Amino acid sequence: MPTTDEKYPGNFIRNIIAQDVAAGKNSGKVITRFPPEPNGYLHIGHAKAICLSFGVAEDFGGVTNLRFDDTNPLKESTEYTLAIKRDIAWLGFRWQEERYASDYFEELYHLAERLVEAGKAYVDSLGTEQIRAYRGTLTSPGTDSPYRQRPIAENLDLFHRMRAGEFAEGEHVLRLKIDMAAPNVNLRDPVIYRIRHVKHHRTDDAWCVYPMYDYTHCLCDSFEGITHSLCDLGFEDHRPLYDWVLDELAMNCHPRQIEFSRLSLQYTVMSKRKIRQLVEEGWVDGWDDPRLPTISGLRRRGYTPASIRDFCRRIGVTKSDNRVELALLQSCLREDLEDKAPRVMGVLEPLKLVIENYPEGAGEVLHLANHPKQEALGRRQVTFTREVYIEKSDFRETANRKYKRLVTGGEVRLRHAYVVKANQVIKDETGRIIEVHCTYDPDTLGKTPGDRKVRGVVHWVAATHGIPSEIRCYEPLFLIDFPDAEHGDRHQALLPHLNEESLKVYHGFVEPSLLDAGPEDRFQFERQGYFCLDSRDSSPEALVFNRIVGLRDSWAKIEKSGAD
RNA sequence: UGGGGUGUCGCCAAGUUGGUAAGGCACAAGGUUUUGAUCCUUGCAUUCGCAGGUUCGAGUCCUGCCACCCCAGCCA
Repeated sequence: MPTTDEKYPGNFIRNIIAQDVAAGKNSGKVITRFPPEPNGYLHIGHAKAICLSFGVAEDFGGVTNLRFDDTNPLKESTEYTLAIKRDIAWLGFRWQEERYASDYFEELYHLAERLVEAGKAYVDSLGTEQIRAYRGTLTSPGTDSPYRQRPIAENLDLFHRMRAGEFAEGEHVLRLKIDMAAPNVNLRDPVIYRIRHVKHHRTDDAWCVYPMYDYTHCLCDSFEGITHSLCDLGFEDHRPLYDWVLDELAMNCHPRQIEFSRLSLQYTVMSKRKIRQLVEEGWVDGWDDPRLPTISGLRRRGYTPASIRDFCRRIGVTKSDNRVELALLQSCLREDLEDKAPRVMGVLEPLKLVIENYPEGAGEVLHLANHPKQEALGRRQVTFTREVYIEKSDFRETANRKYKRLVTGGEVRLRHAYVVKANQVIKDETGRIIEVHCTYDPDTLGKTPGDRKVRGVVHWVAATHGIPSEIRCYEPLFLIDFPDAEHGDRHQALLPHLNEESLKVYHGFVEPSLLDAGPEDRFQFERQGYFCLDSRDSSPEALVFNRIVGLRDSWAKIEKSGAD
């Protein structure tokens, strides 16, 4: 039974399936499938589809098949199947069967022969251009191909010879014989087989005719006993074709196709073509660039599978166009990590603080809680010394009262340690601040001074103990809200909107406990955000961190409003 | 001039057979706080694309408009 959770919207597909189950359709079974084409990496839009198809099957005690839609050998490769499987598994889903459309090529071919024999399909020998011309337009009907009335025996012979490799690419195609005047252009005798003298990543050179999507997909669904075939709105006008093929072939299993709207997420692009362009033209670091909305990019960035699943549930499933704000995704990550991520301290832009009245060479080992509320996360040791780094932005020579951090002559709490007072600013000849000299109040470790109020708390890292680290912070790849919606030149439309500052690299310091960090570990750098080790570039000798997302920052809002 | 869809708060989204607008995100204002984080409290659609109609009563029914999205690959 589907779980009802107040926090998440139900959705119409789940309702339809619940009704089907209640009505005893398919003996009450639910079998779905996720059918990626192995021609690129999965992105968060696919995650939405994955969560839906796998999730709904699971809710009704059913299963989901993973089926690669590999009918176009020109674009597909094994590299992509591997990446896709890895991403789905990482998201936390397990498929029942791993199938390929190419597994069914023989069966598909025989069924096509039956269609020819039944006079429902014919070999057309028109060229690409002519087929297009004969198709008519959106508002005017098409014209029958001169080959449409070819005798069945001739069609069969030609189709056999197509398979036998007797023809060049483009010489003939097999088309369904439906209705060239159909208002739905998909029904104007769609091509279902074309000749391609290329090797397929699985069937190698066994075939030189390859079936097309509209013919293949519905039959594969049927072969596998799929009960509900969920896909995006783009296939809505293909449903009549989906049903036509299954009906004409009198298939026992006739899955129900249900369409829902694709996800579009703020500040990013959600099409394989565009993501591929960014990758291939080198605008990003690869399919797993942390700025990309690909699953592997999000993974490398540090997003958790749970946060992505949560996001997919929160956005719901409808047929309406949607434009989801990035803030929602970020909120899901913060919510997931708030209770789980150990707190540590790291400084992105170091400013040295010299505590003049603290003994030179001395060091105090502090045993700090890894989490303010989760005792189970344990403790760690951090050493406090005479010289520490704080964040450049946490010091100002002068500031108004709204600024709660360190100001010349003022006091601030060094997180988990002492209260210090800034006495003197040391600058270089260009006027740049080199270091700040302070004095500390020895009586403030673990206690608040009784005679005055210290309003600010800043994080720090001991200068002699800090581990130099590269810290990468990311901003959206695009400057505009929804680049996908931009029109114009198909190729160049995106580029003017690229954010050239989407990656900012800092060379800072982190506390030594981070030396033990593993690739899947995520931390909260206090007052900064959530971070993880970069799985590609980090090494024990040279740590590299990715900022997954910053903490909610109300100070930034105040500052931005110019109120400081 | 065709066909298929969608229109409920800034964003996402509930809204079974008409009965008097859930929730999340964002935002705002307070409180707690050795993270300007978290947490807690409060506020945030007299209105459901628009206009008519039916009805005691309509986001939910009818009619007519309007806006936006998708479709003319031998891609999926």
